[in-house]
Amino acid sequence: MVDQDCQPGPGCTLREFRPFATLEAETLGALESECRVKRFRKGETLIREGDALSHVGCVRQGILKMQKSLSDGRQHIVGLLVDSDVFGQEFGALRQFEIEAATDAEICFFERDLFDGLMENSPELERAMLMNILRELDRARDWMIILSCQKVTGRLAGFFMILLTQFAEVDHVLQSRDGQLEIRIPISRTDLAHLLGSRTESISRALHALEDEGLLQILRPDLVRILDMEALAAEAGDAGMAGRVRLADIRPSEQPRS
Amino acid sequence: MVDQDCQPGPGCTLREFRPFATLEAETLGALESECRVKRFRKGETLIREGDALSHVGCVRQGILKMQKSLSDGRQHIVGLLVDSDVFGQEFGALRQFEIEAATDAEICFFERDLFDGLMENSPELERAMLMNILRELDRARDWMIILSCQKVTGRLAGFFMILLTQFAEVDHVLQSRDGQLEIRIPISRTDLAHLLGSRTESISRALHALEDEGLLQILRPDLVRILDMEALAAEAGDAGMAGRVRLADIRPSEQPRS
DNA sequence: CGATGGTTTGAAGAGGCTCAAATCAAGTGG
DNA sequence: CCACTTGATTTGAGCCTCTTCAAACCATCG
Repeated sequence: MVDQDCQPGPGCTLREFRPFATLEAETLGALESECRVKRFRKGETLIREGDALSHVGCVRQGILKMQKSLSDGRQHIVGLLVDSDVFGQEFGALRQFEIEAATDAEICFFERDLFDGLMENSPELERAMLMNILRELDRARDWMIILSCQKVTGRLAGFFMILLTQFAEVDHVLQSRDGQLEIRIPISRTDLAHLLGSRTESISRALHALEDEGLLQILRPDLVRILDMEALAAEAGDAGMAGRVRLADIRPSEQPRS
Repeated sequence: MVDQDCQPGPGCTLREFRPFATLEAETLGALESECRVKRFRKGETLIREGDALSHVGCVRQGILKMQKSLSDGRQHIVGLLVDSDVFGQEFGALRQFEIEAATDAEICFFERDLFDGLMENSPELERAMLMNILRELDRARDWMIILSCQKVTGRLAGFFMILLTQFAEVDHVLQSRDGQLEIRIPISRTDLAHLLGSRTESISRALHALEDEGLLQILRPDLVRILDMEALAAEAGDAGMAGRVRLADIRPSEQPRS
């Protein structure tokens, strides 16, 4: 998957990415000079289940999905990787997942050996990786909680609440327009179904049910406007998520509605 | 929760617990001399959501549940803590959960300040904590995967597969008798329902459905004999779990059937 | 023996899955 | 520019499962 056609990274300034922001210059320089940027189109597979992990990756742009294929053909998504997330550095590496691009994506790769070597000598890098893992653990539990809703509308509402609380800086997922919040649903209905443990048809019906109840408005299949955040949080079972939405972090829409 | 009535640990030999097995003598000694053992009865709360984490805990015996209470009164269990699991050392500590004893349990506590101080000076301890977190992440994803089954029988089968693959050393959950595998279900139906995103009634029905299909035999409400592991794995969606069951690790039953 | 907490069973209804078909948007090639 | 293909989303109808509410059952403990 990750091979010769990676470009040495001329535009690969790592400083702006959260995990690398606090690194000392020496380690940062070594990483920057050795990184390879590669682009993937939506649907392309980055890492197959069971592949040897020869590289460590960092998401520069786009959204990746970590998924598991079950023996009966079902697939389940166990997590999304977004801006600044690092993957492939699974130390003990017990479980393995397939990693696939959910949207067009731009990834920065490092040779695993190089990366491990740098980590040996840089407590900052090691600490950054620890933080990365903790963030993943937190997210995994968030997914678990929304999966605990038995109604699909609740799970979908929970998905939106997660986007609202954690995806403020990601791509153009969140935008505010006329003071109202809009969400660009960044993944397909199929992926959403795999993520929420349901079917595309049920997802579609649930979305329209939320619209009928007046919690949101469907502007396009992949774009919704939030009308009643409180009710949305309540539908999801809340757990104190509504309060964590930071409107200030969300940039006003730049693009015309089209 | 954790206060004066903790006993200094005369029987607190930490070496036998996985996370501490590789520690250098100095750190181990410091931990052993400062640890406090406390017992909890089934249902007691160890840490309330939002409590300040003044102590780090390590499970010596029993099973704890990490749970989240939702605004509509529902509860959901996001993980179980068993033998040798460490909790309360949530570095960045973003999300908080309530921790409650699912069975009678024996916990070993350390002052948080002491623990953090030791970790500063002991890369081995830090590494052990990293491994602890990776294990938790792995488990969280396992739970996610079994939650993705839409039928309760599938989720229950998945729960059994997790017990079979990961709980070999825990308490007396797994036993072999006459060459056949028996599982002591270590948590109540209510907890099982909270864990699998269902209701106690559905859990009960699903268990009996598995018996009717001949996959297992219910010996007591909390004790089942596995009759067809292949079929059980298939029911759970497999994902290669059946192969990971290590019969060799499971001790023969010592106690009479009663 | 009567209380109590956990488990099981029963019946009715809501909700989600399945399969099938309609709709829609975006490309492609003539 | 239009017809046609392609892929994704939506809608519809019937069936199956799970939830809900209620009651029965069962073991344990005063």
